[in-house]
Amino acid sequence: MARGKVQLRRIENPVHRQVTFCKRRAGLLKKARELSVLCDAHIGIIIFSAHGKLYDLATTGTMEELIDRYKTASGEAADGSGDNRMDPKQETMVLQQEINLLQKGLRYIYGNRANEHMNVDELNALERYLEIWMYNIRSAKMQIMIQEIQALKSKEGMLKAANEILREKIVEQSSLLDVGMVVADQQNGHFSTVPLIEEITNPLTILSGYSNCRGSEMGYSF
Amino acid sequence: MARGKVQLRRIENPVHRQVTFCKRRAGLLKKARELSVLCDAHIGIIIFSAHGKLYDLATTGTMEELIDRYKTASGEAADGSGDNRMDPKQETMVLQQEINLLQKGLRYIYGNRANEHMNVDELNALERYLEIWMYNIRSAKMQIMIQEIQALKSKEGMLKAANEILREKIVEQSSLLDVGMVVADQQNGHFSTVPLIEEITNPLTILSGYSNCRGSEMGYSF
DNA sequence: AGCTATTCATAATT
DNA sequence: TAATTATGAATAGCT
Repeated sequence: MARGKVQLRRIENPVHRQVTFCKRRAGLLKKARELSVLCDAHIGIIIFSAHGKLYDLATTGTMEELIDRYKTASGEAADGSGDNRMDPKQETMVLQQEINLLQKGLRYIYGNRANEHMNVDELNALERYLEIWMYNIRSAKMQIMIQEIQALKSKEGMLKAANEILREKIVEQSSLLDVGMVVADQQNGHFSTVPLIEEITNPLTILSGYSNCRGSEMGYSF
Repeated sequence: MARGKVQLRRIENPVHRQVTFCKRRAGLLKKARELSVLCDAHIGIIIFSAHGKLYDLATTGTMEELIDRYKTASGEAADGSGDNRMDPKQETMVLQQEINLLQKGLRYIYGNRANEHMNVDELNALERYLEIWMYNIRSAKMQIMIQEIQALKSKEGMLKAANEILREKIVEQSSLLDVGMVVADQQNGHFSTVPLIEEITNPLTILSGYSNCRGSEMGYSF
C-alpha cells in the first residue's frame, strides 16, 4: 500500500505485524459494514488473531443467526452436490433461493428482527411461491385421499366377495339343515336371514360425492 | 472512491448495486486473505447477498472449524455476560421446526428426494402455515400500498395548496394589470383565467375505487 | 467485462 | 500510542 509495495507474506517483525493487524482488521470490518449497507448483504466475520483473540462482526442480527443460516445454506448445497439428477446445481440454487426467501419471510412475519425488510416485489415473489405450493399440497393431499379411497374400494370388493362366499356357505348349511325353507326363499330372490353386504358398504363409495365435499367437515381442507 | 465520493447508504439502482456487490465482495475477501497471511490471523467470512446467495471464505481449515472455535470462544464470554433475550431458544426452536417443515415440503414438491414422504397431517400443517403466511403477506402488501396511497394523497394536498397560492398570485397580477375586469369576475365568484385545481386533482383520489381494483391490472395481486 | 480518474487504506515515519 | 503523509490499492462511473 503506502510507501512501499506490500509483500504477500507473513510480517516477521512482531511489532509491525501487530500494528498491521490492528489497522487492517479495522479496515476489513469497515469494508464489510460498507458492503452490507451499500448492497443489502448480510455479513458475518470471525477473526482469530495469531494469539487466539477473537474479533467478530455480524452486520445483521447475531452471529449465531448467520451461522445457522450458513449451516442451512451450505448443508443444503452439499446435499445437492451429491444428487443424481440432471443439473443438480441449478436445481439446488433455485431451491436455496426459495428457502432463503421463505426464511426471510418467516423472520419477517414473526417480527423477530426489526431490520428485516421485504419490498412489494419480494412479497409478490413469496406469494407466488406459496400459491404454487398450496396448489401442489392440495394436489398431493388429493392424490393421497384418492389412493385411500381406491384402497377402501378394493377392500370393499374383497369384503363383498368374502361375504358372498360366506353367504353361500350359510345357504349351503341352511339347505342341509332345512332344505325346504331356504329353497323357497331362493326362488323369491330374497335371503331374510343374511342381509346383502351392498347395503352396508354403499356409504363407503364417497368418490362420487368427493368434489362436493367441504373439506373442513371431514378434517381436510381443499 | 473513484469518480465520486461514495454515500454510505443502500445503492438504489439494482444494477449498480449488483456490480458494486461483486466488486466489493471480491475486494473484501482479498483483504481478508491478505490480513490472514500478513498477520497469522484465522478468518472466516460469511456473506449472504440480498437475494440470499451464500459466499464464504475460511482462511484456515474449514468454516465449520472456525465456527466451532467461535462458539467456544464467544460462548465462554457470553456465559459470563448473560443473554439479553427472554427465551431465544424456544423461539429459535419453533422457527427451526417451521423451516424444517418448509424445507421438507420444498424437497417433497420438487421431487428431489424419492425418500421424502409427507403424510396428510404434515401436509395439513404445512397448508395452515402457508395460509397464515399468505394472509400476512397480503396484509403487508396492503399496508405498503396504503402507505403509498397516503403519501400520494399528502402530495396531492401539498400540490393543491401550492396551486391555490399560485392561483391567488395570478389573480393578484391580473388585478394589477386590469383592475376593472377581474373585480367584475370576482363578484360573480368565478375566475375565468385560472381554472380551479380541484378539477385536475380529482382523479388522484383513488382510495375510494381501491377495493374494486383488480390487482393484476396494477402489477399487484390480492 | 475493461478502463481511468479519484478516493481510500495504510506502511513508514514522526 | 497516536498522528501524519506519501503511495499503492480499490473502485465508481463509463464504455
